[in-house]
Amino acid sequence: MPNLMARRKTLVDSMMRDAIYQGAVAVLAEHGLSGATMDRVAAAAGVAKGSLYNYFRSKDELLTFVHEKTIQPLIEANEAIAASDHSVAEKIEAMTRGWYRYVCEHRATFQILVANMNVEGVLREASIRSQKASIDVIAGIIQQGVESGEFRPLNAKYVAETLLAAAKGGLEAEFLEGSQRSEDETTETLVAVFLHGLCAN
Amino acid sequence: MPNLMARRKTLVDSMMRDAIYQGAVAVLAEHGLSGATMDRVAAAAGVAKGSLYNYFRSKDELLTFVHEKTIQPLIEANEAIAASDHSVAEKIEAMTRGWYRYVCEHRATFQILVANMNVEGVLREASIRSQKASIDVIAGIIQQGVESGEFRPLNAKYVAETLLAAAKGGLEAEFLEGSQRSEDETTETLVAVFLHGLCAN
Amino acid sequence: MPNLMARRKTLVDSMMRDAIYQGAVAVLAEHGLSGATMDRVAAAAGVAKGSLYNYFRSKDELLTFVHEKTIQPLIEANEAIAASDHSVAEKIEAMTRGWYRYVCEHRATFQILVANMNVEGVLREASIRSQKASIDVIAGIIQQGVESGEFRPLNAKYVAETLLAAAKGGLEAEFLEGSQRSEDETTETLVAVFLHGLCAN
Amino acid sequence: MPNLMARRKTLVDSMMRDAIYQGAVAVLAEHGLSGATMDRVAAAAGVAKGSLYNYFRSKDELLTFVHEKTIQPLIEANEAIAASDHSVAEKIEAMTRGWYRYVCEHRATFQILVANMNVEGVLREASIRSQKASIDVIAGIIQQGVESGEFRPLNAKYVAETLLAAAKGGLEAEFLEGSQRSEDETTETLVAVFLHGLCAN
DNA sequence: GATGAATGAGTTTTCATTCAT
DNA sequence: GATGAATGAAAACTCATTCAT
Repeated sequence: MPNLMARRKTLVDSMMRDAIYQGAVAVLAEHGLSGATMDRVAAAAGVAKGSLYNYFRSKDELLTFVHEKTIQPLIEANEAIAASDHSVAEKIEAMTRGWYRYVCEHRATFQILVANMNVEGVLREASIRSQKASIDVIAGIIQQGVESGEFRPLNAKYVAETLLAAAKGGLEAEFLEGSQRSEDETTETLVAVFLHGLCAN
Repeated sequence: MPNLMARRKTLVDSMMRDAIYQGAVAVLAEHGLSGATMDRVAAAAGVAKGSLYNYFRSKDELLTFVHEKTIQPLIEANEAIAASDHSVAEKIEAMTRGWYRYVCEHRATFQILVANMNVEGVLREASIRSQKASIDVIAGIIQQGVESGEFRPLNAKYVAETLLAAAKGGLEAEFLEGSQRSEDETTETLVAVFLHGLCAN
Repeated sequence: MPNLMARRKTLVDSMMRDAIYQGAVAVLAEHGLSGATMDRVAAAAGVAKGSLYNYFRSKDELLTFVHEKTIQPLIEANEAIAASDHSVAEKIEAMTRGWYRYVCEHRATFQILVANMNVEGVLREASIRSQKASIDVIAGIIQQGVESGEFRPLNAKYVAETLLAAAKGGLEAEFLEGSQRSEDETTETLVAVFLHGLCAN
Repeated sequence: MPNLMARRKTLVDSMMRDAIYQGAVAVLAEHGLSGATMDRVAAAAGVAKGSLYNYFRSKDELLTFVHEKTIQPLIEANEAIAASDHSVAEKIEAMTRGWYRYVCEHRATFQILVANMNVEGVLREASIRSQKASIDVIAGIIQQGVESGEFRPLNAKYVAETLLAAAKGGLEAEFLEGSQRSEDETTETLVAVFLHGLCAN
C-alpha cells in the first residue's frame, strides 16, 4: 500500500523538521540570531550538518520555517477572535490577552524572534508578511468599531499598527526586565489606554 | 603648556570620531547593518582601516558610538519637554511630535538603527540603555499626570513603554510602506488614542 | 540449474548498467561533467542512489564505464577499416569520415566527453588508454603506407597522434562555434591536408 | 612624491600576484586542476588564504590570470611571426617550432593547462578566447598563402584549427609518454605533413 | 599617529559514500 | 537486491583585528 508508505515518509519528514526546529529554537535562545550557525543547529538537533539540507534548502528556508511555525498560532487566534461575535472592545481585549499568554508560554523563542523580527535578511520578509497580516486583522476590528460608532473616527490602520507595536513593546520590556509581570495588570493597562485613553474625565 | 596640547589632542580626536561617524552613517544607510564592514566605514570616512582602531577599540564600540550620537538629541529633547511647564497632555503631544520630526529628518540612519535596535549583539545594550532612559522620562510625565489627577491611575511605566513602542511601531510601518505619511495625522492619531482612547462616548 | 541463474543474473546486471549508462549520458548532456552528481544520475536512470553502488564501485568506475561504452564503437570501426583491403589513403579518409559521423551523431555526449577527456581524474586514464589504442591502429595504417611506398617515410606514430588530435580539434571547434558544419568540407579539408599538404606545387 | 609611492605599490602588488602565480602553478602541477584548492595555493605561495583575496577577487579570477600569463607569450610570438616577411611556409614552420620550444620550457604548467584548457568552468572561456585569437592569426597566414598561390585553396580557418590542434596533440602525447622527444623530428614531421602531405609522389 | 596588507578562524553549502531497513 | 536518509569531509569566501613600516 504505497499510500501508507507515503504517509509514513511524510510523517517522518515532519518529525525531522520538528526536531530541527527544536534544535534551532534552542540555539536561537542560547546564542541569538547571529550565533545561530548551521553547525550549532545540527548539533542541537542531534543530526549531522548535512542532514539539515535534506529538510531545508538553505539556512534562510530553515529560519523562515522557524518563524512561521512560531508565529502561525498567533495569527490564527487573531482571525478567530476577529470572526467571533463579541463587541469590538471585547475583541481588542481578547486579542491583547491572547498575545500575552501565547508569547509568555513561548517566551524563549519569542525573546529572540520578536527581538529580531525586523532585522535585515531572511526573517525580515517573513516578519513583514506576518506583521501585515496581523495589522489587517486588527485594523478590520477597529474599522468595524469606527463604522458601528463604538469607536471614534480614527485611521484604523495607524491605530492597528500602534496597538500591535505597543503590545510587542510591553512584552519586550518585560523580557528585558527579566521578571514576570502580572498578565492582568499588563493587558488591562494596555487595553485601558487604547480603549479609554490616559485622560481622566 | 601641556594643557593646551591635551586640549588640541582632544579636539582632533573628537573631529576624527565625527568623521568616522559620518562614514558609518553613510555606510549603514547604503548597506545596512550586516553590510557595514570596517573596510567600508573606513573608505566612507576617508581614513585607513587601521585608523578606525585608533579611535574605537572595536567595531562594537564604534557602532555603539553611532547609536548614542544619533539617539542623544532625542533623549535631550524629551528631557527638555519633561522639564517644561506645559500640561502633561501637551507634553505627551510635544514629545510624540518631536520624535516624529527628528526621526523623519534622519530617516536613512533611523531606518537602519531602529530596525536593528533590538538585535542581539552590540547595539542591543546601547539600545536598552537609551530606551530605559527614555521610558523613565516618559513615565515621569505620566506619573505627574496621574498624581495631578489629569490622568487615570495607571501603571506609568507600563504606559510609557507602550507609548514609546507605539511611536516606534508607527514609524517603522511608515518606513516599511515606503511612502511618507502626514506628520499631523500620524502624531494626532497616536496622541488621540493615548489621551482619549478609541471608545466614542 | 545454477548456470541458468547465473546467466540471468548477468543479464539483469548488464541491463541495469545500461539503464544507468543512459541516465548518466542524459545527465552529462544536460549538466556537464561537474554537474553530474550521483543523485542526478540515479534520478535520470530511475533507480535509487544507493543502487548505483551495487553496479559500480564508485563514481569513477561509473564514469569510466560511460567513457568506454561511448568510445568503443569508434575503436572497433577503426580496426575494421584498418583490416580492410582499401588503399592506405582510402583508409585514412574512411576513418576520418567515420569519426566525424559517429561523433556528430552522439554530439551531446561527446561534447562533454571529448571536452573533458584530458582532464585529470578518472576519465584521464580511460581516455589515455583509448587514445593509445586508436593511435596504434592509425599508426599501423600509416606505417603500412610508408612501407608500401605510398607514403613518405615519416614517423608513423607522430603523424597518427597528429591526425587524431587534428580531427578532435576540428570537431571541438565546430562544437564551440555551435553551428553544424558540412561533413564533406570538414573531412575533405582534413584529408586533403594530411594526404597532400598545403603547398600547391 | 606620490607618484613614487604609487609605483612602489603597483610593484609590490605585481610581485605578490607573481608569488601567488608561482604557488598556483606549483599546485596545479602537483594536484591538477580539481586539486587546486585555495588553501593549497595559499600554502604553496606562502601566504594566508585570505591574502589571495586581496589580489584576486575569486578563484576564477586567479585561474584566469594564471592562464593568461602563461599563454600570452605564445600569442605574441605568433603575431610577431605573422607580421614578419618570411614566406608563408617558413612562417608555419617558425610558429610550430616556437610552440614546441615554449611549451617544453614551461612543461609543468602546460601539462596541466593544456590538458584542462577545454574543461568547463572559468578556464573554458579564457581558453576559448586565446584559442580563437591564435586561430585567427594562423588562419591569416594560411589565407595569405592561398591568395598568393603558394597554398592550395583550402578553408583557411579549418586548416588553422587543425594545425593548432595537431600541435597540441603532439605535445600532449609527448607529455603522456613521459620521455622528451627531439624538437627537430617532432616539428619537422608536423610541418612536413601540413606542407606536403603524407603521399609520396 | 596613520596606513593597509596580512591574517585565519568561522560560515554556508555540496556530494560521494554508507548502511539500516 | 533496492532504497534513500544520514553522514561529514571539503571548499570558497568574508572580515574584524593586528602590526610592521
